[in-house]
Amino acid sequence: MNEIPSRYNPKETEDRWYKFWEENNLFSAKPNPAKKPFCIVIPPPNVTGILHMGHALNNTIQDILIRFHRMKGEESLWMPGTDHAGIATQNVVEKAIAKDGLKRQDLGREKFIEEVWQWKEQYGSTIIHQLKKLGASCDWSRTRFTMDDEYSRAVREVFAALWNKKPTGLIYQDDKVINWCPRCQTALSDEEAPHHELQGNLYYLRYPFKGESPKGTGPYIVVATTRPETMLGDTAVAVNPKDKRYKKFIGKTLILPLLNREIKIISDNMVDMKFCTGAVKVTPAHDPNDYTLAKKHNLQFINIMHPDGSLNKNAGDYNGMDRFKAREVVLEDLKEKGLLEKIEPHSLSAGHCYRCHTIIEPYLSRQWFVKMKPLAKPAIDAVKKGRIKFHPKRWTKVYLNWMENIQDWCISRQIWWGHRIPLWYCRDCQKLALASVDAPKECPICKSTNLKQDEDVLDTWFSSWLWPFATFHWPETKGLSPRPQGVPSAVEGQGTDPEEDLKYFYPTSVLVTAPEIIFFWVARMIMAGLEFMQDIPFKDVYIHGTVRDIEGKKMSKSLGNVIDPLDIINDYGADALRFSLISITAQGQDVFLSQEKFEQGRNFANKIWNASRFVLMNLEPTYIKADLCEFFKKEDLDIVNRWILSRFYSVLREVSKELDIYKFNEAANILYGFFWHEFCDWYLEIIKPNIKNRQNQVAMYKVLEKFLRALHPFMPFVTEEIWQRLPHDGLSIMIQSWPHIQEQMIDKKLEKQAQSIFDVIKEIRNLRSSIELKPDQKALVSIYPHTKLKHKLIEDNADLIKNLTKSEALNILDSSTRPPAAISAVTGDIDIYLHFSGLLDISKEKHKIKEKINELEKIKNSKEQRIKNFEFLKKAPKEIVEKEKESIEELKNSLKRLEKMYNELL
RNA sequence: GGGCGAUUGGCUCAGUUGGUUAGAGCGCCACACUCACAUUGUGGAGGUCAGAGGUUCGAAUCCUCUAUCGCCCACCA
Repeated sequence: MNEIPSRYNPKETEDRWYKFWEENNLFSAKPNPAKKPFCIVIPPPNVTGILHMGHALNNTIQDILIRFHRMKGEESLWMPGTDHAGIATQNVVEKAIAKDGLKRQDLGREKFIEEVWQWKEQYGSTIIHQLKKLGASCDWSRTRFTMDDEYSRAVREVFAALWNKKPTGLIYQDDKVINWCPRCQTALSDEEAPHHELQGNLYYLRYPFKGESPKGTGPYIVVATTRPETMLGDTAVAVNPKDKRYKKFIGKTLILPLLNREIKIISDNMVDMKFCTGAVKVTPAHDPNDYTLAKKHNLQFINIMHPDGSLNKNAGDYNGMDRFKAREVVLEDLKEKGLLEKIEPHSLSAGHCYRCHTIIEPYLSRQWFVKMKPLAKPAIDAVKKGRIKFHPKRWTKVYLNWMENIQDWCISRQIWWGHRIPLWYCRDCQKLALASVDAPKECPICKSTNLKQDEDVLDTWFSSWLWPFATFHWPETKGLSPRPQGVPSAVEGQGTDPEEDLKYFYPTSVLVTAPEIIFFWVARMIMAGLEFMQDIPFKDVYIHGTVRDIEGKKMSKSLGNVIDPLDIINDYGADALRFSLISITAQGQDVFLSQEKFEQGRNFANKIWNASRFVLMNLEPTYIKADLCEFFKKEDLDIVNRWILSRFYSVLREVSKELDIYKFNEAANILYGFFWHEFCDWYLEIIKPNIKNRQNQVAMYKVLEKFLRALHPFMPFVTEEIWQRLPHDGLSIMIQSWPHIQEQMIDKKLEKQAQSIFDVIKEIRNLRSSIELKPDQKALVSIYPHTKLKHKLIEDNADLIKNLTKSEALNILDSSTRPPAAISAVTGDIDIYLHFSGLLDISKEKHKIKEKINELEKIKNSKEQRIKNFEFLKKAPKEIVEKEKESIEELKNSLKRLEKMYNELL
């Protein structure tokens, strides 16, 4: 066994085992009536995606769940795929062709989309490869893409279903002030335009009355704005009707500076009298509030901007100027005319494009919307009734709050890459917009074939929200829309029956995602599932934290604080990455990362490696062929073996429990502590001298083999590598069963007894260290156990104690007679003496004992206080009171002995 | 303006439904490398659990308030 290197090298193993698993189809799942299904659909990463720490955490959690349930004997499917990510992908490809000096308009729609597909073919599976490096056990044979033909069909199906929904369709077109990204030149939903604080100014502008001096001298009204360039689109000034300052001006006319447009002063309760001057400029086409106001008051809507954010001809002389340039110039011009009263610093929050971070422009345009209220209702109920549970549950409130205040969803995007809106218009009768899954041949009214499809595409999330069922070949499986004759099923030849798949795996078991995705995706999937499948899409939602850098900042390329998971895999291994990430991720808390944190995972992998190496070097395979139970009854095992088995099964029970309630860090840390500090530090060290002993062989092998299985979901590679080297039955550790919890092996009393032996050893070591005994110096130890039971325990394990304390002799005393020339300590009901031949510093020794006495005295006193309290005795549970009493007795006993020791030292 | 989270040894964090003397990793100090592992072992130092009040026999844990930091949502120009 000398060929096993003393350092674990993940590079040598990881890719090899991953390939092995794939080649043996170990990730694939099929409906199996004999088994319980377990299914997770992956949050499909963008095709443009590159694995970052957020992905690493997200997918590690999913992989742990999948591997755990797979081992538990459930038919476990992890459905993978990627998202076409409309805007993001279009941006990437636009950048790529820009290198050749091309714009997408130069290519035309069709050619450009072809270009994107080509890009997708070439680079789109990068992230899939990276997920494989991480060890993700997805059923890759099922990999879906949200633009697959079949998936696209599902999207059209859903659009048509919403369009045709009785009594009134849920899709409508309207002119609204929406979030417009001038860089991406498309509308965005509210969720896609998150607000961020900006340091800006409040500009106070003077609007003169009609017929008065146009200079800033005459009577005027002062309005405040953070976006002064929008004044070019003003069509009114509004005041509160109750506002005494302005009451008399209501209905009067002002002259809009720079453009000299006449605008009226109107009144509305919406205006806050207390804010700024109490008079507000109204820009109906560039502010959602003003839009509402304008509708109510029948004002003119003047759009002053081109789609790229530059001003248009409605802005007069400012035509063609970028919006921010125009801001400067407008201010200058106003200033020059004496119409800029003052500037105040003001922090404001503005929407930002979630793809390119450009400040969005509220922009009046005609878009398609989905009425959300009817969809939200059942989705609210499903969560309120507990059919879907959030973990941690605090997210329930966030979800419900959003759902209960849901706004209609703007689903049209003015880009090319995506699902084109399946609406056709008749150019001839112009009467009709027709929603259809397949392109209609003719107008159902006038029979014209001169039809035209809507130019816009759908929001990417309009396809994502179907993910939990569209990945299972819906709607084909629902028979909603029979496949046209002659069109082969996309799923033929795959060997599974799609209808069975959907029935078997839907609803899926759990969805694992990050908090920022709750509105985008989780909420909408719940709505879509209930609407189109008449059932929830998943039962549990696990929301993990956000990965941040050590300063708490979100990791992002622009901040340059990114730790690349692939670098970590390269330097430390995927197991190390996975383990470290998980062990520091408390349920739902944000994760603060630094490079060093991965050392823990690497060290643990190495520890497992070396412990296993040691086991392998000492294993007699002939001993471990038969099962433990056949050879040994529990009673036949010595205390150490019974202890390690009891501990292992206790740990296994805890780990299973923690995994069931999504406490991954707890589970990981329990396994870590057990292996390192119990199995290695104590167990292996104890059996070392008698390692060839048959029961040691069996127990050591069994515990290691089962431990590897329990650890496998967390660290799949190193566990596989070692398991394969151990004597084993079966192809791979990943399809072994999760170890059965042998409850009969768990014995807490015995664990306590073993612990008292370890305590004795620790005390002896402590005494050794206190007199600076060199490691190779043998010591003489005397022990006085105060009970018969302990006496026997020490007697039975004398060799063990001697070995682990480098003692050459161990006297077990029958009375508490202090041996000459010794230092002493007390642990539980055992006195310990270490013989010492050198010059003993008695005062130091006395001081040490005194300190111990003081410490115990303090605890004893506080406990006695408690026990004297009548209320405590009356109200506390009996077993707590008993425990306290016992504990006091023990403390008293220890104190008595310590005092005796103290007094004996002269 | 609402909502949520955090505040525990030098650092980063655990701590389930309130119940013995509050844990871990890293760091630190001392000692130890032919004997599985220095990516190691043994021993050690270090905390009045942010502050104040309350509930309770009993609070890091439950309640109220305060402070600091962070996140999310919201149409305050």
